[in-house]
Amino acid sequence: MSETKDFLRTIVEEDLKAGKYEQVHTRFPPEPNGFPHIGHAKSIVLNFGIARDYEGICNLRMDDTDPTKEDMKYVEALKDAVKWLGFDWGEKVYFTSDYFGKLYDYAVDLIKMEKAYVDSLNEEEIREYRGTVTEPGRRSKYAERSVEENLDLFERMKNGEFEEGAHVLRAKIDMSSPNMKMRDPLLYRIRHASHYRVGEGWHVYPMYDFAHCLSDYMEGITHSLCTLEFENNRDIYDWVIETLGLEPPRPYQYEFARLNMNYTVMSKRKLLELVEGNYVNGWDDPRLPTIAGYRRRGYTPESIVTFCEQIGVAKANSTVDVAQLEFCIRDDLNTKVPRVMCVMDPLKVTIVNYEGSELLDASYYPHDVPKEGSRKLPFSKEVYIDRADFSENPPKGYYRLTPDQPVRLKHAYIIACKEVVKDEEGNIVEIKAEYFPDSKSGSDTSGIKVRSAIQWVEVASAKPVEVRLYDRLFKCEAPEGLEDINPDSLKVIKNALVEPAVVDEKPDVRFQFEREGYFYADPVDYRDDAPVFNKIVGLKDSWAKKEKPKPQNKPKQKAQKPVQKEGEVAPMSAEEQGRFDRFTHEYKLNPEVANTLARDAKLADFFDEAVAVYESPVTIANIVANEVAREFKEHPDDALRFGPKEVASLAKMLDEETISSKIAKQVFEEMAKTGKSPETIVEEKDLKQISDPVQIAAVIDDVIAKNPENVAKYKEGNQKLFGFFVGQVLKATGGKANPKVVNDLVREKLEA
RNA sequence: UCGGGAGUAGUUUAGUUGGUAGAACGCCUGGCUCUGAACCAGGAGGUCGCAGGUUCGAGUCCUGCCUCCCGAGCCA
Repeated sequence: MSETKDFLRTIVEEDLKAGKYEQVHTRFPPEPNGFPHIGHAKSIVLNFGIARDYEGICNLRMDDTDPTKEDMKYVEALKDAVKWLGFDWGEKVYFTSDYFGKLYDYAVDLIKMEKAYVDSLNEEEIREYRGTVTEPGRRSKYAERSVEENLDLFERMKNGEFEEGAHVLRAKIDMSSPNMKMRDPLLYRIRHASHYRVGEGWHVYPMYDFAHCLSDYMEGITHSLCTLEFENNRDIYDWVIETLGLEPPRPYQYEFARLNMNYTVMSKRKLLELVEGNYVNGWDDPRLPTIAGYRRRGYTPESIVTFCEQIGVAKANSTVDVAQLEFCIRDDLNTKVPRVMCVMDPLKVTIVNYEGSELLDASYYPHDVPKEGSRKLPFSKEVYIDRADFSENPPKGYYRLTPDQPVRLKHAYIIACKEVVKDEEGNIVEIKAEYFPDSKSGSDTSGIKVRSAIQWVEVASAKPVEVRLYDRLFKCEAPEGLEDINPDSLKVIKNALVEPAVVDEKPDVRFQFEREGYFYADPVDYRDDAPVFNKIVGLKDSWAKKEKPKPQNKPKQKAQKPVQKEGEVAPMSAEEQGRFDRFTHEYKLNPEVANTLARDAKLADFFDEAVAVYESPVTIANIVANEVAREFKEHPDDALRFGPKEVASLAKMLDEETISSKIAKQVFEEMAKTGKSPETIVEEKDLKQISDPVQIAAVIDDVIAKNPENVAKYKEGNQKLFGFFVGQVLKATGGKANPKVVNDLVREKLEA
């Protein structure tokens, strides 16, 4: 269960609590027309996760209504992805194509209800007739066809009697709807194509908007979760279900933001471009954000699931930092995989004072990982260390081997550099070193303190391996296209050297190569005689950060107030202006409130009527412009359960200080809900204001006594806590205490 | 231009009758360490898109505005 509830889980929980459904039923409905990526993972984790959290069901459904795009290989890839992530779709995989028969029957029903018609306009005409976002469309003359004719035409469409494009079936909704999607949306189109599953039988195929809602309904889906771009389609979703008069319970659609991540691309088109242009090596290239790519790279399903849970679900478009994903995989692997040593860029070290050889005990796990396991590490006179771990002229703060600074060979001895051997060109080719016999790991009595312990391999026993170092596929955060590809996204090291246990013992398929990162035995290319390891992710490296400080984010010029353009406010009509003048002059209303009232005839009338009952224009105006306005807004179609008269008496109580403004809001809400008069509500709930200082003081004393830390903090200068105390006192009195009195007394007592 | 959505630390987000703006990642310090990792402790970082209004008190309520996303496929 995720730590904080997202808005969808909140909805599910409320629906369940309200008894709207017996059990939650979600679905993950991809179209099998491409390889799933981490964005799909978000949807999978969401849908299956909700089912799991609320003991419901989640279907896996292939939304395969376009015969020209879909393929069985994608179905398999999708199934693999879901399974790999650890979710179970139960008995069977669902296919929209299994519903073609039923869907057809529903379409016939719609025709019989005169809610659908066969349109014979061509594609261009349909577009033209649809209008634009600002102009209404107009209906095709074919919309007037009789039910019989429509039925006949539709059946013949199905039977393949017409050319593609000759006719379509459309819903008869509203060609002037402000929502373009509702301008008689297409329900069926003719396609003389072979469907990858159902074959040749059909010549008409349902559109998404018709098939999806009905598939959801037929499967008993309760919450149909999709991405934001379908917001406009929700109206059709509801229209189809309502028009068909389907028996409840019915599904409802909710939308959430799809996943975006920096330094990568997620769109099908761009991914395809990368694969087909051979910028990467296939759909499972470890640099790709595809499930297959992450899998091949060595990411664990657990880390992906955790990531999806961490980023949450909301409706704001956003781009997640890939660092969050990297954290998840490091965090997961840290407690799971054995540590071994690998030297990427070997530099020979000869330990001049060491003779013979020995096998050293070396644990696979560091002290803080509660796992057992170790191997024998061969050690002798000649070893390799990484070039980066020796420096002849070390920068400040360098911890590793230098001519003056000894270093420990991890699990072995401390060595000190005695001589640097170079070739004619001055390149370092070998280090001659001495070791300290009493510094052996585990029984060190040398007393020598070193800053660092570095990885190494013994020359005689080291095994060559290929290591593939993967970096971000794109060099910028928001890549647009191929031009943003990072030329160094893959670096292959053909002859890295690992300690023998890695390939002889094979304690795991994933390792941490100490001080380098996490690596995975490539599932495709790895062979015993030619091992290949993929870099999953590097270790955090604060030294590298210090060494190569990023190109300083330009001297942040404190984003000097982005002077916001003020938009134009619509001018008032003569009538509105007249009201405005009357309100400001006659009633002395504040111009802001007068403006709100004047521009809304309903509010203005309401206000006038209330003032006629009780002449306190300012108080009434405030209530009308704020509270009443909200009621109108929230219930645009319903009649209000209260009228100007009630508002007038509420204003009266406020003016006479019978109740506080805080309580007035409460009374108003109750009034709006039940229609009772304010007097009755105040009477029934005993909401009269408490202004007696003695009574209030007692409450304050109590609050102060109960919150000594906050009192101290306040006295130290945390002014913001003042509101806390006032709030506590008000809470204790059920909101009835006179806030002005409370404020004065709290200040007095706290300052005392 | 019309309709629908969305704006809270660098990033992703929580914020439930208006009452101390929290978390995770990232960043910075320090400690510990036979991984410059992990771990532990601490810190910086927020004009809650902007401007008004209501209120003793607004991220939360009201009004106006700004910015971004989606929408005129016989794709999904």
